[in-house]
Amino acid sequence: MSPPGEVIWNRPERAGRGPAPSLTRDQIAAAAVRLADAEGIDAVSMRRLATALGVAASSLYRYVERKDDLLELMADAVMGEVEPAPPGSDWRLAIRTFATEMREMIQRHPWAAAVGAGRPSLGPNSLDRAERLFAAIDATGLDIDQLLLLSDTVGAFVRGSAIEALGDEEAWRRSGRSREQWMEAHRDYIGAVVESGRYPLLTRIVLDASSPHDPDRIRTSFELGLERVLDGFAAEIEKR
Amino acid sequence: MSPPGEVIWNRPERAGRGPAPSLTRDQIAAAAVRLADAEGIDAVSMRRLATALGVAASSLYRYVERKDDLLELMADAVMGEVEPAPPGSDWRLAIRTFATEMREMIQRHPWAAAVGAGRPSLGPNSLDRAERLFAAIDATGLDIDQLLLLSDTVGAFVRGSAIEALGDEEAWRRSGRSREQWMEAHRDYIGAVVESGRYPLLTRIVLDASSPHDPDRIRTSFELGLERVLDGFAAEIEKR
DNA sequence: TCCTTTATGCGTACACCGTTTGCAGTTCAC
DNA sequence: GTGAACTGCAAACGGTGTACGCATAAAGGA
Repeated sequence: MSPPGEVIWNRPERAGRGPAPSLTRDQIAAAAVRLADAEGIDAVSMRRLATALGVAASSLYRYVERKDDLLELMADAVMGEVEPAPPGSDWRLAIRTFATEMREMIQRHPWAAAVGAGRPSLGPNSLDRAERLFAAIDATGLDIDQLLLLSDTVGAFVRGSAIEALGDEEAWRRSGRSREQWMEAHRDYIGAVVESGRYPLLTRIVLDASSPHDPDRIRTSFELGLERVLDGFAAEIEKR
Repeated sequence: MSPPGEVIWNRPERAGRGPAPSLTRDQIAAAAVRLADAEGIDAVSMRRLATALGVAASSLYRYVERKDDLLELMADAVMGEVEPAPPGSDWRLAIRTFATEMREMIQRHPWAAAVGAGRPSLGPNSLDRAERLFAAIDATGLDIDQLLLLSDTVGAFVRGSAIEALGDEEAWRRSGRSREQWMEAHRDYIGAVVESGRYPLLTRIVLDASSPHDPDRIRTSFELGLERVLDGFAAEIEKR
């Protein structure tokens, strides 16, 4: 194995010398993704993953230096699912495609939002998607600073939206209580907040929004918000 | 104590009957915040927090139903640090104040970004700040749907930026290795990525940006991006 | 060909984690 | 004054990430 303290992507999968490893990185990542999808990210422990793969827990450490490396593998694996826009697309279409693909990916793998947080994305799939996004923006003729600003801003919006979209769904999972109990407790509390009269606008929002947690409402809010963000850059771009 | 399965904010701090509790919620939250600031969120275990407070670990469960409730207390406590804009401020100023205050708060308490993720913010401080933000937007005359869209979009941008800003800083903390080792390993890897020639734009960014992780660069990127987001809504707002 | 080198896989152990339970002791309402 | 309600705590349970040492297997150089 390569010297310790290495970035995992810099480490050869197969060492030259000893017996052949019985697993591949892809197998490990895929099994971990399946486990996280089915039972939540907390279910992904080294022991449970090892069991799912039919090996001992300590064996996983031949493939991964720490659990954090495993999470990095997972994050990059699902990044491979986001379909790039056809090359040569209009900048708005390219960014829109990236953003919505990203959103849909996180919807399929809700844990990915939290796992990707506070971790530089350096895996091959992440780098590839980033490069494609840069290319689409570069085609507008923006200089490198503006390019970075646009991609950072869109990235922040997408990440932030994804995390807010997790919202209650993940909260009750963590709470360990039944969904029914959780919802009832929160309904009661929101009711008390509304009746306190101290939050008039919040009250209007709660009462107006027929179903504030309707996934469709969240999606359209994402799409509309994204268009506004793009609007904010359009002036700068279209004047060149 | 109130029936189990309750939202923590709906639970009275002091029960009527027995001996007086020796701690307050504020004391607990403050100690937890101090611990997280000093040693990272992972250092906030029920045992360590209890020790810091001079009580037994199991005693904390008299104040908090589960650790998740403790995190909720922490998230709301630091939310109390974000200073609201003076009432009657221009909408742009109000939103800008909220966003930068939020950003600075998260800079002081980096763990807050992750803790707030995927958790509805229902504590008194969070509700108060949300209400104030709504009020500032409401003053523009936007209808309730647009109001919600704007606040959601700004919220997503702020959250997302905060999380991206954590970036490497938290990554090496988690890695368990020395900062020097971590930085060197990553420098090597980035070098390899650049030299691969497969990522020309990423390469230009790496080479151009004199110090891509300069906190000042991150701050101005945040501020500029925010202005663009506000630009995106300005047309709609100013035409009324 | 053999033998040294270098891997792999695994059993075991360590220190810690969140949480539950039962019990002794304190305080308030009646 | 007495019983109900509450507090604080020690101990325990099942889980976690990870380090270590050993037997075994494959490859490279002699």
